[in-house]
Amino acid sequence: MAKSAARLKDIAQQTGFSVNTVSLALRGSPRIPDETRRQIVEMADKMNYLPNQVAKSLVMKETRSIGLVLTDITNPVLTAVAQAVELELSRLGYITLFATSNNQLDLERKVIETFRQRRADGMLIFPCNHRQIDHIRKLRARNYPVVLLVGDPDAGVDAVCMDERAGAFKATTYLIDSGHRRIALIHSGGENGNFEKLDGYKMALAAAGIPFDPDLLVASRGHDVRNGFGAMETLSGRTTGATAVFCSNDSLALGALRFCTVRGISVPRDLAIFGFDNIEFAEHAATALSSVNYDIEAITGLAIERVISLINAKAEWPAPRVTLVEPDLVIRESTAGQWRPASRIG
Amino acid sequence: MAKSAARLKDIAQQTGFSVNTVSLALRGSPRIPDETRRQIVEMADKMNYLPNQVAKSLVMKETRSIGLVLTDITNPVLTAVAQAVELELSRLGYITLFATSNNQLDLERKVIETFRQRRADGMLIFPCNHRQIDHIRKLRARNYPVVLLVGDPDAGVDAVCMDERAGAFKATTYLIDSGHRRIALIHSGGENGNFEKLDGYKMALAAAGIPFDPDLLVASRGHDVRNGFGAMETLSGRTTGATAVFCSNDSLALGALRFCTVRGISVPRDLAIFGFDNIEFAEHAATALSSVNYDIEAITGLAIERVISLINAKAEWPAPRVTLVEPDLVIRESTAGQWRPASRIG
DNA sequence: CCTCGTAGTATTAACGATAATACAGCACCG
DNA sequence: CGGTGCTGTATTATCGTTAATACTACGAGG
Repeated sequence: MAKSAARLKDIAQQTGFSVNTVSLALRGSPRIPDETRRQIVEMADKMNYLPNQVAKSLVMKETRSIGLVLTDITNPVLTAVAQAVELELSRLGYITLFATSNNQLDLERKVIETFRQRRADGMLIFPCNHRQIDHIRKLRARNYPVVLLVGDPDAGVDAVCMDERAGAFKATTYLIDSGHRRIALIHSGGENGNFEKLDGYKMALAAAGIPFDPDLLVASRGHDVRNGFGAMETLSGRTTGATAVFCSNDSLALGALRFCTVRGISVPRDLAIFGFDNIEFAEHAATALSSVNYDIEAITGLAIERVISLINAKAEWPAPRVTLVEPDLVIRESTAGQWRPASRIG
Repeated sequence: MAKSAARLKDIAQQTGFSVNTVSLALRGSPRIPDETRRQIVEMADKMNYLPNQVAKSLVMKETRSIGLVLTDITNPVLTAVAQAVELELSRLGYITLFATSNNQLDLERKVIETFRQRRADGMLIFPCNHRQIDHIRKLRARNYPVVLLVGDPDAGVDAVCMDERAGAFKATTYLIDSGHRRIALIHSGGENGNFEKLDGYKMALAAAGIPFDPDLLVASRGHDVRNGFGAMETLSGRTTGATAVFCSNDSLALGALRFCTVRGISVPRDLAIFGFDNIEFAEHAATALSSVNYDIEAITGLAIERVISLINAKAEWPAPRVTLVEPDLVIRESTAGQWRPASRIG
């Protein structure tokens, strides 16, 4: 903290008015006549006065800060979310407190506690596990404004999130409609109990009367480019006859694409690849990647709106509401054209 | 802010001790006997007490928060910096306040002011312009702990940053040593007065006795993949005989690489490409990219160390110190092999 | 037996702001 | 001419914590 910032008291002493008069003048109270205000404002400028937000927060019982808990900020989607949230909140006069849980439940608990200690007015949370959110439910029970950015409809906590099931369904259906019958799924969500994308994939197959083949399912160890490469390697080692691969995120898809480049598998001729999230690099990959678009602006916008409405809810505390945003597909080169039986991999 | 959090006063009332006794007990003062402490701690747990950091900050005159001003969090380097800073600061018991200046000087001023109002104990700043930092100098003059993450040695403000000149020198020299004589530079830093990389490039040429050719210099409009593609297009439209391209960041290099892919220019056979920053996607590009490594851990670690030492400096306020971290090269496929006169572009 | 130190606890004063209330002085009105 | 209301300002309380100081009881020492 700066050693010796000017306080209201200092301005009061210099101008000869009382602290309260100075405070009122600077806040534009109509009870202070223009001449008095002029003197005070002038002195405040001269002394480089900046109100102490800490003191203000204490008496006003609001910090105008909102905590954002991310699992991992290097994930391009979360980076973009962080950016969008910070931008919108600063527009609304809030500061954003960031913390990353690094996908560890105990760390998540700790950062939430830290935010609570700092009296963040509300929180936006990407829980590291959809199924273990008791500590978050407890927050809500104590009337703390919380909005999840990934959530179950039956979580009992407000949430605004992408309808991953619908996204996976749409993408898989698109591949089916393009003539594919043997569609692999490279999936990373398993460990945290995220089966929405798998569900959507299965539903699309079922809707088209295609039986689900476990051989076409590859569980990647993590969710970055390297894991995508490895998963694609695993897949190509099986005899599956896959003509398309749907990846549960774009980094995995880029890894799969790179594997194809290295092995001379032509995309989309030999293999179509569909990603998820539509990150910036998807568009600019060696072969531009088709992807399920994560509409970050829409989701963060709604989540912020919700958390602020909870903050402003005085007496009547509304029932939790889960908003699902249905994603659109972005079709690019990696899934171009109708697929006709020709070459296959594996 | 949560509607009804337990306060010291509430614990005091429940246990029958005074507020001060409760405070001392919870902070582990030796003056409180074990039995008293036990009762108080028990009650605190039962009431789910969490100290109010706002009140604490007010009286302790420190918020244990540090502001980080970034130009643009979607820049992968800055994302990684944000992550590293947040991680290290949280380890040290600080919270990180983020804000982005979006490369606008007035916004930068505004967010710095916001941090000052919130009494951040110190700030780490990526200034949007190396040359216009008067407002930051003024901060330091008021004994506010600030450390720049990009800086001039003569800025008069503490800074810890990558030696971009040395990095550019090293990369260009590497290309020269690989046999290249016609080395283009795709450069984005111009508008903000960042000429370090250009300088390093020119120094390397001069050291090798190669004359600088302005035709080989392409100023990109921005610094993302699209701009790299465009810049490469511009370059290939000139008759320059370039055999290598050094790009002032990896996104530009990825764009250049993509242009080559599209136009059938083989990398590195027809053209070597060297990037800058060594972002994650550089390694996983269609052709793995050689790059100047930005040692984020080292730089953020030193910067944090410095800002904290400034925070703890009581009376003696040390003279500003600029620390330059010399980067290493990461050589990958995109600059593989010695270059022999064969095909050229342009 | 009276002082003195000390252990345990309480009281009071900060921190820097806002909010509620109080109090002059003056104009207006019946 | 006394009350009433307004205008401009000051006083006081409050937010939840820490820090400095004050008190009380008790045991030890001269």
